[in-house]
Amino acid sequence: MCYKTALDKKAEEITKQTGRSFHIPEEFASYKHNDAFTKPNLYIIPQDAPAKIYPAVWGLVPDFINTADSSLTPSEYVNRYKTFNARGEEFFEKRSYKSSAEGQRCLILADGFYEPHHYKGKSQPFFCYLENRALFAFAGLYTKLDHELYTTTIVTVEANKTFELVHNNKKRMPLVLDDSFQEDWISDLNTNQVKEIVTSGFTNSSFQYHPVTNEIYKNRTMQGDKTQERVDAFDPQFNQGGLF
DNA sequence: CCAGACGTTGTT
DNA sequence: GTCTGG
DNA sequence: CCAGACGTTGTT
DNA sequence: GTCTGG
Repeated sequence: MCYKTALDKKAEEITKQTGRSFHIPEEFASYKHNDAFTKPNLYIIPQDAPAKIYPAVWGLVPDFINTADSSLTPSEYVNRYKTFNARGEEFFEKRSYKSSAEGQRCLILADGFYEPHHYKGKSQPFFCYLENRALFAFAGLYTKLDHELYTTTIVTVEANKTFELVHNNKKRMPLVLDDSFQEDWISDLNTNQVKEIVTSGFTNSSFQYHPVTNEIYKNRTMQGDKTQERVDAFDPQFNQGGLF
């Protein structure tokens, strides 16, 4: 993935911790399980309006698609190209991401995400979160279409030691920014400075994780506590004495 | 040069 | 709009 | 980018 | 080897 995320916090708490209020307070609803294929909103702090938190459709639509002569509508574009994640190593070379990487970066607020763990030909989702379910920020890119309609994508990088155990197939992970890099990410930077954060900006806080129900694979809009509750792991390495 | 693409990783 | 593929 | 071309003119 | 065509 990262194609599933969580932001299970009250608006007041998010405002208190980020120092930002919601641009459309009545629109925000917290969620425990948010699947990219349902094209939900994520909540972002964009570089061009960093004083507030805005809803942004998950699935980045480049500016050049939002024009009269484009052969694709924004919706068709996302369905076809699945721009839910942008590879940090390559986004400056990708037509869909280049201009966003250069000047339309954002923080994407979350307090959890899901990664698939493969064992004996099966996949089981693992819920990943910080100690005390702390709020964090993914590095993101965005575009702004008409009328403050934002679209966004989560930056991914090669998995670290922790996440290559969890996401043992593709060995990727979302770029969770260390607190010390959050404001930098949404400030004016040159290409090398952006690449430096992609390379070394991953959080120093340690992630926790545990297996959760496979029902979230069948039901993409599933909500409720069950989406995050620990279940038995298919892979016995994750069942020994509740180490995880 | 021009036509066509423009993306990443899921999950059965 | 800009890059890639043929 | 790669595959394929890569040339000129008479003459019965 | 280098240019052209697609």
